[in-house]
Amino acid sequence: MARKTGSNGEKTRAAVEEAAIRLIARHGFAAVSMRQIAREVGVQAGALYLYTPDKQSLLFDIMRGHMEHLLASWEAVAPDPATPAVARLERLVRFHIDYHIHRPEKVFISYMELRNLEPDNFAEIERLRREYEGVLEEILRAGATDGLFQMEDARITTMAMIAMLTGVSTWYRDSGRLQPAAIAAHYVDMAFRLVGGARVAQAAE
Amino acid sequence: MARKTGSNGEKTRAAVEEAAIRLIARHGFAAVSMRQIAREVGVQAGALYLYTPDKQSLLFDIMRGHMEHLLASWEAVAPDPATPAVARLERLVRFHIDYHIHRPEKVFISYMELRNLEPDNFAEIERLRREYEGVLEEILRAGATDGLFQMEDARITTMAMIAMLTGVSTWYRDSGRLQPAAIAAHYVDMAFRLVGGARVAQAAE
DNA sequence: TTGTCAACTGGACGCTTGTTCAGTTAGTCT
DNA sequence: AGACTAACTGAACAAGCGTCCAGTTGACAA
Repeated sequence: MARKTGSNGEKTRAAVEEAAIRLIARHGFAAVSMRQIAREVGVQAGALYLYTPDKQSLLFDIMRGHMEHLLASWEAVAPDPATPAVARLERLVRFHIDYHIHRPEKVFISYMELRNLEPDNFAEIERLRREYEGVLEEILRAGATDGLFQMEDARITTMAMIAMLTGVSTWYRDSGRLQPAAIAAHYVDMAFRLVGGARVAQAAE
Repeated sequence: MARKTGSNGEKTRAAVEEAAIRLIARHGFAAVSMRQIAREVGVQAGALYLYTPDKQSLLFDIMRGHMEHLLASWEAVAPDPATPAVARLERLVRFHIDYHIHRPEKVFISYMELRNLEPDNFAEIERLRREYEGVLEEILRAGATDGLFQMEDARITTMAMIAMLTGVSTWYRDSGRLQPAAIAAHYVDMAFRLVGGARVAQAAE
């Protein structure tokens, strides 16, 4: 046997990425072999090298893709910078919760597998991560400057809030007690508590 | 060569655990080999099996030890259950931050390597983790019942607070801007904000 | 219908993996 | 001094690893 009937490069490429994401999220990058990924796709291990130069790139591409898509998605819904910090924070929190709830595997990988990245790749992902943290920190500082928020330390509040928000992906289950919208509402409430800011009256979701 | 001069079982046992913790925290369980650990200890790979039945037990013992020590340490400093929830929460937050700042590697391992545990071992660690979460949740619910705290959802607030507090170990560095005591104070402040509770006047640390 | 190329196989490469074990040496007890 | 045991070596085991590549087959254009 060689080429399969009805085979198509783009389909296989997508299948490889999906299989890699699922397996790495479940077992961890180092614990997953190229042969396992290939078996999941329904192909021999050698065929994977038509789509990735090596195993490391497979991981890096997943993580970079995730971070870049996260940032681009935020850009697409981010309010004008002139918007009051209160509204911008609410938007960011809703965006973050929604995004993380719907991509648990990629989120998981992107912060569990950092140490399996080679130095250059690690630096790139860290840069993207810091860029995203910067978005939140800028909003918090702007709100503090305008007297909308009262925080003791903007940097620590940023780190605490990121950890709090991202944590949703560790416990959220589709079959759980609460719907995503309700969860987002709770996190918005908690985010405003953290910054000591009053939420302006707004249409409930 | 065989037995080394001045060799001693208990010393080697401790060295094996330390090396395992350091290496697993740095590279991940699956990425670390028994030979690497042995090299770090200054011994051949076979010698490790005098101290652990297999690689899996090495990981499980580290994680179980960590969780049991965490719970025991809390028991040792936990206030009487009759104490008002405000004081109990402050004590728990200070304890948690202090504990996590001083054991970054074990903390890291204990929630990064869950998926590398075999099912039975995983269940045991999960049980201990839930027991610890239960400590916080009980305090929050007690505070809500007594009208000291105002939360929309005690369960979500518990998860959010755990994530927020544990996150300290991802960014804390000994050489950082803030001292552990100052960091703990900030987290205490943020914890009280999250539960909507006023902190009673108390001696600053 | 033939030729070209994309898609894939199957087997091989040298290495590393976790684990076992017979043998060897250092410390300790009598 | 001799016996015993704790501590460890060094080599071996089968299995699996990431990666490569010559060869084979299906799809499609000329």
